[in-house]
Amino acid sequence: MSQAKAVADSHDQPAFRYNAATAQKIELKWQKRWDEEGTFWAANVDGDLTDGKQEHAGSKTPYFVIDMFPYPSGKGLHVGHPLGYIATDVVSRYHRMKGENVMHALGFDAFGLPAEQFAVQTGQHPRVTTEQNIANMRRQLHRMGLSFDDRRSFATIDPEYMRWTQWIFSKIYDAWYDPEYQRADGGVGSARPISELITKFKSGKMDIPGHQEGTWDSMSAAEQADVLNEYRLAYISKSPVNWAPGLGTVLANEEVTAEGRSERGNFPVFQKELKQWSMRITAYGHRLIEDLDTIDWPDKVKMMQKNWIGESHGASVDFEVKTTDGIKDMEVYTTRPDTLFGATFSVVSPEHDLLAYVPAQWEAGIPESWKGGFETPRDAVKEYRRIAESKTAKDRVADNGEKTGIFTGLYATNPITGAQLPIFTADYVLMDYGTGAIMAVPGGDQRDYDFATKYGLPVIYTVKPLPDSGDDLSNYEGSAPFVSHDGIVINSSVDSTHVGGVALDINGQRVDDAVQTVIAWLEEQHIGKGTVSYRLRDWLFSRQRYWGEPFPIVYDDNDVPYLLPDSMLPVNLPEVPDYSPRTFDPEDSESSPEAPLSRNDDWVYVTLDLGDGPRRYHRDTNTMPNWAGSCWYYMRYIDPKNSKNLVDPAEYDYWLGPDHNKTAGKSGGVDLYVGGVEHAVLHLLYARFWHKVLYDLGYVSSSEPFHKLFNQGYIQAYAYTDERGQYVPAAEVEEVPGSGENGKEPEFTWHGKPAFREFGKMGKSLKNIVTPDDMYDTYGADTFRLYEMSMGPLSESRPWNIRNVVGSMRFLQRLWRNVINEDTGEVSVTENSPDGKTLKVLNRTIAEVTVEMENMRPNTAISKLIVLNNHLTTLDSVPRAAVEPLILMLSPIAPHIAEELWNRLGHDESLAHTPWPVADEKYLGVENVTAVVQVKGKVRGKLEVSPDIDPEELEKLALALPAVQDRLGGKPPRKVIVKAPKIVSVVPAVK
RNA sequence: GCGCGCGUGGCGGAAUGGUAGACGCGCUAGCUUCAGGUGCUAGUGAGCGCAAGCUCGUGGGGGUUCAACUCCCCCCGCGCGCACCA
Repeated sequence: MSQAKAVADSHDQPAFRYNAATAQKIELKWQKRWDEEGTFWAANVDGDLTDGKQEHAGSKTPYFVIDMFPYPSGKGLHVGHPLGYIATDVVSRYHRMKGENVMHALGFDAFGLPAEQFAVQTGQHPRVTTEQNIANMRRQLHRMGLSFDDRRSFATIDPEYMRWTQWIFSKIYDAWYDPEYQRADGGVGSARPISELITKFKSGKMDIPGHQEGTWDSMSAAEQADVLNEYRLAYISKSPVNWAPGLGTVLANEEVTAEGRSERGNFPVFQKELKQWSMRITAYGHRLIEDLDTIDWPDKVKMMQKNWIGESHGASVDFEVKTTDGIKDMEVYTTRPDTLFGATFSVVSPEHDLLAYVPAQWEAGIPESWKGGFETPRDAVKEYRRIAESKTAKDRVADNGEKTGIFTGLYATNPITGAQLPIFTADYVLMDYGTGAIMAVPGGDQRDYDFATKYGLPVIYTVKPLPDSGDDLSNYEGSAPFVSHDGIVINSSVDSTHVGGVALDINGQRVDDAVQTVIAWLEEQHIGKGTVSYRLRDWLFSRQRYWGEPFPIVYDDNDVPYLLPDSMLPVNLPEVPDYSPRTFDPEDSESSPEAPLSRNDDWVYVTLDLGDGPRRYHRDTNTMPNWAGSCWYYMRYIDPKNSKNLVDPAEYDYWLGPDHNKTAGKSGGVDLYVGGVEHAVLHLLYARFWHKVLYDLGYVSSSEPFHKLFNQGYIQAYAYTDERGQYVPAAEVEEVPGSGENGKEPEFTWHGKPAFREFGKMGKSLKNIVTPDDMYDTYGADTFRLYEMSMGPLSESRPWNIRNVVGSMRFLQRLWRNVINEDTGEVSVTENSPDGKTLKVLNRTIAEVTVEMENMRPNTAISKLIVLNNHLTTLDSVPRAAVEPLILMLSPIAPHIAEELWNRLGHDESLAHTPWPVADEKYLGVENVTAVVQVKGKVRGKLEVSPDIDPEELEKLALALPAVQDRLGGKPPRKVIVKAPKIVSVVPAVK
């Protein structure tokens, strides 16, 4: 029998010892009681979810703490999954004891690919398998004693939930972004109802793009729809999208890896021109960055969002290009307009429109390297485009640094110098960033420099290092560009013959000032303007899957889209003969998506009265991505059954509104949101975007969804292989005794044969899975919870080591023994007052543990509770007044044993709402402290002194110590630093 | 390449300028036990020493300070994110 097992085994032990069997009994008992009594119900201000047993919600401070929406996988949980759930449960229980009204609930994110695939494999409807998975997950989590308000649970697949997901879509669809709108919060720019835009078109306050002024009413429905589509926040895009034939669906940029493959399934992704739903998240790019300052998130996640959004400030500049078809404008985007004088050529992306005007013949004298061996520019460009098109987006980056390109035969006029710049096409310029065209400044940009070097293009430096930098332009000339912003502008004035000339290189002007100067000049000349660019692309929002939310959109026979009215929601999924996606050869870029929803004509074709009498329509057959449901679930916990509103506004204000408590501040939102860092730019960006739209449209009162975000680490695990490299069951591997000592690697055996340890994830194929159920059987839920919380800081990843669990079990056993006589089962505490030492330890522990709990450091809280418990163990009899606060402080972490002991100590009520202990100040100011005496920073003596000892007195005592005298060698000290009553630091005289 | 984070006993980790290694695992010895295990008591960074004690010690090197795991600079190693974004 393994040691670990023996601790928990009831065999041959005192009759009333705390062991796995006892734990099992009391855990099930308390879980039942909590359920029956609604112990963890959160009280709404009004309506059905006010909680009759508690004080009215309005009199309590709300505290909203949730985990990231779990996905009910068919595989069940292992011990790594619930780490975050246990952490939020500890926080929830702690806040309840502080007298707060705690919102803690869990729903299920149940649409999505794995559920659909699992259903296809098992031949069952995804709803059936998904609901089974949810039931299993609920069981596993319930057995852990998590303090959720179960009345508030739901799944994204519930028709009532889906109704509101579709409702939000319809509000986003029916809105546009007015960049000039003055918001009530003082900001500028807001989502507004599309009706306001139509009013502006009708009244002539805004021009109708591509149409005559004041002609709105005379335009056809299709024409109007096309115009509005360009403004709607949810719109039909007709641009290249990520198509993964192997998955049979299109994907958002965020779901495509840097290698140009699908995050799920790792299939190749191709750019394909398709009509798809998009969300205009780019309209919110600036606010999504700016408002990061108002929320309490890890810097790392903020940085990842900032990088993903990629806001850059620069200028667009118009270049004229002479073609056989007349003069064409080529707009370039640059972040360094100050280097306009250094532009010696131009590059357009292979997809750029300008390439339609490539001349038929090379001019005389074009270098061979520019031609790429082609007879005509048209052949060269055609072939270059063909190759570029065949590369996936990230193949282009693959050869990292080595730039290819071809001369187009075209020239652009530098608007500031009048110089003729040869235009190249090269795939290092991307069509979907900026304008797809750049002015190349080899003197100031590494990529342009590389390109210029390869094709023999001139290099002009327009910036030189600052005089006091110790750097000089000669260090760069002929070998590198000078890319720094810290520099003085040079070589940047035009001769007087050029119209509207401007000089940037005067008065030692520096780069940042020159940028402003040149932007002002460009705007004055109407040849450019200051602009902002984003790396962020609009969010591709449709998928060709069965298991997702249908769009509340129908089309008439002319394919004009119509939004279904709220009264027609939800649009439920139809039964289809086959709900599996149509997948293709993963490499088949010529294939096109086919939506499973299109397989049921009865569902697709409908006759509806949308206000102008019954007409025939066909439904949109796409479904929404998995992210849709998880974009807004947190607010539904507040009001899960509301059929009139997304969430009742008054309840929203109470739970999530700005300033709803001291934690959330002005941004409002969830007080604590715990989850893995993997959602940093997916879920968390999408949810913030939706939230801001709902905020702009007045449906929610807080500007951010999640005020504080905490990323928990991952639980990792050892896996073992045998000599052939096959995985062997980790549970059966033993460590060779003494092998891991003196710095040597430990050795392992599996059934007597050598085994080799590796470190990584927990997984079936690695044969190292430990499930929560294993833990309940062997130790009980409390030991499991305690162990996970004591392993180390919550934010760090660490290895699961089953061997160590026994320590947590022993702590609970000792606590139990301090209260219960193991042989008789009687309560054994004394009613006598604790002695002075015990009071000191107790009150110091209360003070310290409170701080640890506030800062989410359960690991150090636990170690301090153990110290207190170990102290109580040394006493002849354990005073009630000392052990009761200990039980209360342990209860958030190990709630079942705490409830049981609390109950046996004579309390009838659950301790869940019992006030958290408060330290008595008078025992914190201890009567004696240890003063440390240092000589040259090394501890040489200790003194027991009064805490309010006079510093001079302390100094005298310290200097009198023999160990100090010895080191002073009879000379007076050079310096003595006294920080009474803790430290005396003596500096001896120099020899 | 750029950005961020991390590096402490045999192991998980504690200490954010003031007694390095709290607490736990493991290990050693003793008690309990027919025995193993459990439980209990004590010890456990390394080196020297019978001991008192001394010396060394937080990836490496340098600096600031009376005092550095902690702050600053350089280097090494590991992890994460971004990566032709003009």
